[in-house]
Amino acid sequence: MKLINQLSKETGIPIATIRFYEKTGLFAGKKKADVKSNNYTYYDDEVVGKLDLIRDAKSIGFTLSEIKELIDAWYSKQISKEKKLAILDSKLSQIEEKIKELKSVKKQIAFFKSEVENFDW
Amino acid sequence: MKLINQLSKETGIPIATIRFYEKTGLFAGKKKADVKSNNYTYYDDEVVGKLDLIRDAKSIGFTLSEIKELIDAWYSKQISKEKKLAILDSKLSQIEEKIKELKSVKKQIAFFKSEVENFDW
DNA sequence: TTATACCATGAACTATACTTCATACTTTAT
DNA sequence: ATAAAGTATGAAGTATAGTTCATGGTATAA
Repeated sequence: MKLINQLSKETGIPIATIRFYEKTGLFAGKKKADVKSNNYTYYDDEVVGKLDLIRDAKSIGFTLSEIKELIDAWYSKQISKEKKLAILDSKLSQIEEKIKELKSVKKQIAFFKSEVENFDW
Repeated sequence: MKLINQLSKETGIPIATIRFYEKTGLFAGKKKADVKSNNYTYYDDEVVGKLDLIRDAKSIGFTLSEIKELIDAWYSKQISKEKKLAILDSKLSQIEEKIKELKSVKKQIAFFKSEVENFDW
């Protein structure tokens, strides 16, 4: 169980961003009931996993709201197996679609490139 | 040479968005000097091509500023061949990188899925 | 014990990418 | 001729995803 500073260092995500994500509902730290002198929040390794997932999913263009679905599909105990699988399948389709679009734009840029190389004098 | 309404219909991009893109400097329509009674802007087919490129590039997560570079690399007459090729190569690398990230997240989600399928009872 | 570092909270601020609104003028169809 | 549709411009508003700031309390090391 780590404090926010250590969590930030482990994940490379700024403290303010972690706080923002937590407020957004992507995960939750815990208050230690036995600690009376302060109000500090503690985070376990599951939160590290969630932050890693957030970083990866963001890098491929998922919104925080889409990432929240993904996190719920993987970590939530309130969601049925069927629902989880449906969410995961939908995310996989989104990724397939993105890969297709990327390949298509890649082709277009490669075409631009060959045109610039061959006909731009 | 078409007016903004027709351009919007041809590309499927809302008029307000086209205006926003034009203001952002992604392309420019032309005023007809011989038309004295109004101030209407006219757009040619090159603008249609640019709007198509904007739509495609946006869909794969390029920012408008990145898309502007791309448009310049393809359409600008002010930019040297070498510079254009460098920009296009850099965009191709970005796309390769995105494809890799997508495949990596895809694997991760497939793992989640198999775990949910097999161990979630 | 006191300076430095760390934590919490709320509010304001920023950037990107639009969208909506208000106003006013122009064109077109009836 | 006049109502409906189209165009231009500027300003304000919205959504997402943060970042920065102010304030105040807590922990720790010299």
